[in-house]
Amino acid sequence: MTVTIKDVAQKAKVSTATVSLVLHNNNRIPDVTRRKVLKAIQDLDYRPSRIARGLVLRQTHNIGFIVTDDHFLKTEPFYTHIFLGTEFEARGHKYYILLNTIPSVFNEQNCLPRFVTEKNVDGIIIAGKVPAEIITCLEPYQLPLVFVDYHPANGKHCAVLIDNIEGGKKATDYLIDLGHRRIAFLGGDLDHPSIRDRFHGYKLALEEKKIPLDNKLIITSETMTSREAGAHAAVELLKKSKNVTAVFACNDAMALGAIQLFKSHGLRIPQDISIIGFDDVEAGITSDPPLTTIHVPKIDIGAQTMKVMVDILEKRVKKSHKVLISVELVVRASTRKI
Amino acid sequence: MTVTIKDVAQKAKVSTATVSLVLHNNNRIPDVTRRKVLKAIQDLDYRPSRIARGLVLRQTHNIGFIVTDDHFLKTEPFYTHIFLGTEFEARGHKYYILLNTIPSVFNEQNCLPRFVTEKNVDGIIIAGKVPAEIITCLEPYQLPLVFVDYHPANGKHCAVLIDNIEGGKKATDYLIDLGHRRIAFLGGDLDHPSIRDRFHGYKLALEEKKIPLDNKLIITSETMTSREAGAHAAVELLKKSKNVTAVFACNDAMALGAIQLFKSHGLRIPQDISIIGFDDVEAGITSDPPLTTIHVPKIDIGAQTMKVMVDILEKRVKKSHKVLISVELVVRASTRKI
DNA sequence: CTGAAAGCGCTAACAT
DNA sequence: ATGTTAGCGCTTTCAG
Repeated sequence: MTVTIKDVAQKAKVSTATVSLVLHNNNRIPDVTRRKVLKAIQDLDYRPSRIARGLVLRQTHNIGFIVTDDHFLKTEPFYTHIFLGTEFEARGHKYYILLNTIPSVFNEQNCLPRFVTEKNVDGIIIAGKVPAEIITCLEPYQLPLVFVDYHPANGKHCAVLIDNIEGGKKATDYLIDLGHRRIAFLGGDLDHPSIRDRFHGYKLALEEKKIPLDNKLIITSETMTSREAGAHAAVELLKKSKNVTAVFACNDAMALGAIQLFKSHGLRIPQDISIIGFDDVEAGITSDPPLTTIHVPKIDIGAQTMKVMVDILEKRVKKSHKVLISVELVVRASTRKI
Repeated sequence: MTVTIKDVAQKAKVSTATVSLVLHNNNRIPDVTRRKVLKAIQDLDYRPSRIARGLVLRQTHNIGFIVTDDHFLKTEPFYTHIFLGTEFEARGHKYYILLNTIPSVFNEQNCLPRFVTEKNVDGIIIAGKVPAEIITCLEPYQLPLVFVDYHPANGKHCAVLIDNIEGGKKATDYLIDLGHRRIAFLGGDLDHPSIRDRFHGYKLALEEKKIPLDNKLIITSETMTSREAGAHAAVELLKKSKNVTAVFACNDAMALGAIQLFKSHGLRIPQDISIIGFDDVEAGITSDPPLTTIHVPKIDIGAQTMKVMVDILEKRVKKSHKVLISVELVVRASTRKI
């Protein structure tokens, strides 16, 4: 059978309490005893059981990670990378991550992941936009929450956020610097704070350069931000406006979809139309042409998020702490000077 | 505080044993009692604690997922998708997955993931090639193991495997059907069973069509199977052999790397050279040209793997059970008839 | 400085 | 049919 603290105690001829004490070397156990115990531990290759310890300490060393299923699947692997980032960071802090996707529309039935009802996590990371109701459902459990790439309107929660306004502005600035004036914005779901902020950055840049906003250049009727939505938005744009020279798509998926559609209409990228995305997703590297975009450090964001969580758990908290992640322009081949 | 089984018992005026019994409705508790208990449970919104239950039942309802860090990071998100597949399937079976990457070279120090030493998993899924030593380290823990996309030479473990031979053959057959005769193979790490099998499929196809094997067309000197390795293998190929018309790269990453390199040498794909990959990775959809490849159903593979694990855990085992996943040709634009 | 013992929340004999 | 009780492996007062 598996070796327990009792076995160690017996072998070292001390009580289990003593073993436990040296394990958490808070108390100054005399060196002789400590050495005896340590030796027994080593000889037996004893490892404390996380489960048993969890029961008495009421902590699991698990962190829940919640994301809606469509975010995790239908779009580019953006949240997957954030997840991986939390995972890597977690390892260094002796935590494990429990992933749980939830439906993107609220569902009374199985509103909450099992890991919360079963008290199997010490805290929860919420990635991307989630139904507001779930946050309400979560409330009574008193678990530390940290949001990433989204946070609910009342700003009272911890969150690590991308600087989407800066990103939107950088993208648009770059297009303007390239000489473009008729710059379209392809977006979807303006309820989403990220999209809204990217759009805001776009408007800021135009305003700063005194370029008037033109509604014909702004397509925000999509509800998704998928590749398909990008293609669809692109046809809308082509219908509404003839003389676009550049487009800023609110994310790479839409940019890629738009590129595909433009090409199928005989437009060359970037000769006929420049296009810039946002996120810096893998597919943008090998697309034709490779996509100019705003790089978002996804792994790093995940790591930061986990760090905030650990800070909370270990009471080094600044309550409702926020972290803003800044983003960089990555120039590839889908944009050109005119 | 959190509501426990005692609270329920008290409220229903029964003992905790009775509550536990109705919870696992094995015994036929009279309906009156059962209803009383159920009502108390509902009123109190009681949920059993996984931790406490785990302690007595000696099961965690966690499954460990081990993969080497370079598999998980440096290559295309192949194992990420397999991981996701296990995750989705796990949810349906009330399990959670604990992910743990390990170094790809054996490391005496922290040989084993914490989740095994701390007894925090009921079984382990091992994805991709791992150092043989880790399997030895794992042995004493007596945990059910299931391998996915790799398995150690002695065939005594459960495994779900891709039909790489079939895939390699399908890829090569297709190239041959297109009229190609001088077909190169770009590979790396022939120690890896998957690569070896794909190569085997390649040879099988040639043999069947009586096309002699030409060593000048076979590049297997790479140790990695990354995009960079693909580019590097491509220059080797160009050095060794002038009149190649098609290449079968052992995976998409290498194919994509090779394409990039060929293009930089002024070769057009597929006009000058046809290329086919293996895996069907996202980036292949938007690459230039979109990549013809062998589709591997990654999510599904993950799900199958988890199913095998559950079968083992619930004793519906066929010991050392194997599952072979078959693969399909996906024709896109990187190959042409000659 | 160390050991005895209570208890974390739950399950499963064993009694009644 | 239901309750009593002894653990599961660990931590932590509280005595000694």
